[in-house]
Amino acid sequence: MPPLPPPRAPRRKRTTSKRPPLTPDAVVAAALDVLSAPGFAGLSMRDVAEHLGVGTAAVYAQVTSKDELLELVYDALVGRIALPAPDPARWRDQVHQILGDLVTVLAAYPDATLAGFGRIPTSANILRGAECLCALLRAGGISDLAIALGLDQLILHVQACALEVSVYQRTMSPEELGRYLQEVHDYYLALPAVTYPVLASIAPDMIGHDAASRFRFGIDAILTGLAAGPGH
Amino acid sequence: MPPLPPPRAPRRKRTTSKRPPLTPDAVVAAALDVLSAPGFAGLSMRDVAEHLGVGTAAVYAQVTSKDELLELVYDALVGRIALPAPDPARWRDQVHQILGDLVTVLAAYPDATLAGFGRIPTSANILRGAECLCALLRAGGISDLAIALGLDQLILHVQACALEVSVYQRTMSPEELGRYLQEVHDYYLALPAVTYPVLASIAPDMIGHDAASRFRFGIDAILTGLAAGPGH
DNA sequence: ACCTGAACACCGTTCAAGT
DNA sequence: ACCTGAACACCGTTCAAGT
Repeated sequence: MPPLPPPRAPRRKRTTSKRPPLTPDAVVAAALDVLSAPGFAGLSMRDVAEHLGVGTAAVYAQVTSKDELLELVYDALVGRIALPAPDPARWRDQVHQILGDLVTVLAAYPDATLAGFGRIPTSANILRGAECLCALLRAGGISDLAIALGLDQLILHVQACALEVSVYQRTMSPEELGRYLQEVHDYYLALPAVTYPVLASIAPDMIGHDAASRFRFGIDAILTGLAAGPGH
Repeated sequence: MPPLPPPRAPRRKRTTSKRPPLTPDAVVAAALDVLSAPGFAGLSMRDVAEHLGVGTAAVYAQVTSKDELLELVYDALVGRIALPAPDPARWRDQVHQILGDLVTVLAAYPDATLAGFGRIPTSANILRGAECLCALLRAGGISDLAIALGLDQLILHVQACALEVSVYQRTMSPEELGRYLQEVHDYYLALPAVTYPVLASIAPDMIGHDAASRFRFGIDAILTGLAAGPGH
């Protein structure tokens, strides 16, 4: 027979009381936690469930598949990046800022980045981001047709760069990366000029540009091309 | 007691004679076969082994990991694309040709495409392809520095487009894709102009451009940007 | 209604043991 | 030397059954 609680003593809620029901947002938050864990290698639905203290099947009551979860994660990630008010005088820098932030965020979550391919965004955060980017391009004098065609290409490019950076970050330390790049550079320098004349001759120009500055250069090239308009 | 073979009768080689030893090339060929099978969804080392009629562990005697195998597959795929002799009068079309072929090939093998991120190529076919591409860019009057910085960006862009196309190809039929794009277009057209003024206003410009023409536009933009040189 | 346990049909990779 | 069998430690997803 359990003792009755003393009169007027505050009755603690049973900590084993029914947990609040799961929600898709809670699942997304758990996925972000799991993906941010140091040394992670790919999201697993089981890990998400464990993080929530719940059976795996319970997760499937909130999201229909891992792929859908990763799409939601992608949207949440875009929600983290700051969207500036377009300033025609600084539009180009603003584009670099916003896309640079996007690369940084996506590079930390390659699984989510992968889920972004082949899906045209309709979720709130991504739409807001796209609107901002379009406004910046228009502020830069780029034609509506070039924006309509180029928006997609710009995002694809960002995603590709994010995947590239993510591989570097996951598979090697900054020192290892430096050594690797040095090795590759030496290899290109030593290429036989008979079979690879151009490749060998541009090798000296390859050194000294990190991923960030090559990315900046790539985005700049696309922006210049968009400004030139469709039909070269 | 088995009967002796009749005198002078040709002795058939036992069909169960020792198979020729496995080679990395044989493994790559098997991987390409498996990946080309209709309705495939991701390469598995077990499938490769089965295709070779061999235990799974035997594959690991030829390639150290699935990732290495996919890198070899990538190189083999690049070996399939035709490399034109650079003609300064047609360099731009030649670049479109070669990169268009690359997208087509890679889109059919997304697993291999993924293995291309974060790895600077040193294999024969890819080096040959890179040399050709560099020669074309130089024939187009693009500076060595812009080539050194832009080559990487161009390839990343191609890989991103290939991934995009691969998702469309794998998850829907051409008719389904058409319907999907129509739906998305309608969705963008109906976007509230208060929150998404630019996005809503460019929606009409979004229709009527398939992945191939958007890709061509993107590559064109990059080429124009590279020709403008580094430092916008 | 919401969740658990357990299963189904897979993975990449390794390793002792065979021939 | 080259390969097999079998295991280890995982996956995404489903579904009957519990509360």
